[in-house]
Amino acid sequence: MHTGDSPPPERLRVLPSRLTNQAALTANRIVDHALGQAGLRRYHYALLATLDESGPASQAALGRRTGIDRSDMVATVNDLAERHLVRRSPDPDDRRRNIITITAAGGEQLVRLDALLAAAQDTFLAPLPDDDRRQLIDLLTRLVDHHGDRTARPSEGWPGLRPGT
Amino acid sequence: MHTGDSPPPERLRVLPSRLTNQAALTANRIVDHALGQAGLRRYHYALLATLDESGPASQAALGRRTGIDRSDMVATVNDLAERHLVRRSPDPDDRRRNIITITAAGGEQLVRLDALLAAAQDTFLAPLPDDDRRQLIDLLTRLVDHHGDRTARPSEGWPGLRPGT
DNA sequence: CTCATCTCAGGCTGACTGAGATCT
DNA sequence: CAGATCTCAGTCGGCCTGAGATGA
Repeated sequence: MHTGDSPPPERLRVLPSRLTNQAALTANRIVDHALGQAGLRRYHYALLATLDESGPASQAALGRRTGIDRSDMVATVNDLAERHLVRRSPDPDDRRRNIITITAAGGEQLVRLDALLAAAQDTFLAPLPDDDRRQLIDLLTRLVDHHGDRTARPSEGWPGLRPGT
Repeated sequence: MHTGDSPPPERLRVLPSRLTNQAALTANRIVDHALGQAGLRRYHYALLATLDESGPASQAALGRRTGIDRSDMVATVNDLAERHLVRRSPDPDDRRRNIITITAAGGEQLVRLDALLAAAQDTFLAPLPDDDRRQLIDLLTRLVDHHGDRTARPSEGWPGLRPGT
């Protein structure tokens, strides 16, 4: 397990996509561990936080806001409804829709999750002073915003170098 | 599809772990698409690049260098061996080991992969000028190095806030 | 009719674990 | 004996698709 030996080759070590991925792996491990202490996962937090901040909404709308797929949204709402952290009720104005509402218990749980998550962020960013943390957030935000639509298809006008180039 | 509406709530939007993860998703999508043009994936590239840079090695050593799990390493070597991009031969000095060697065809394929990958990095980092790219690489490197051991267990001295805190 | 919404039933990949056989 | 190496079998979560039922 001591992976201290044999560092990865330079080509991999400085590859931005790989660095980003490694950092994300670390971040996810830390966050999962933190949220796990409350028996929940990232999807659950994203949903609760979105409900708390933007108010009740349909599953489709929540999916758009959180980036959670419609299919996983069903399961996530199921999970949270079972634990009585959210309520699922039909929309009287549009009977296709479920209105998802955060419950009081959900709100309380969210306070705990926020604390767990804040500690996790701090663990993740431990080696960086505040200035650098801001820098990182800024850079990543610009990247994410630029590649905006997560469902963008890699079809039109995308680089990539054809086999015969 | 048009995910342009309903931005994610602020709490999620600026959460470093989530930003990192979103950026990694984007990066992986771009890289997968690029390597896919050669019919290979990230693990394959990591293995070939490591072999090219550090020379023949056992699967365990390669696993340590690339961060690929022992189990996935078996499959990755199988894939590449089938395509004759690497060779698997027993180590005469330690009969538990397989020595993995990159073939001439593997070396040629790697040249192509490097080109595909360079284009992918550029697509990923498109919104950032060179200075910012360096900044980003620096920051991520510090994060990744700090959390060094990918197999580090979240057991010892780890923050996380107990249920009763 | 078209379109949106919710749901179910899956697929696929990457990360990971357990366990057994073999060897040092 | 302990410990490393390779392999197989299988879990799990995240991301994604297709298709059906209902309703706007």
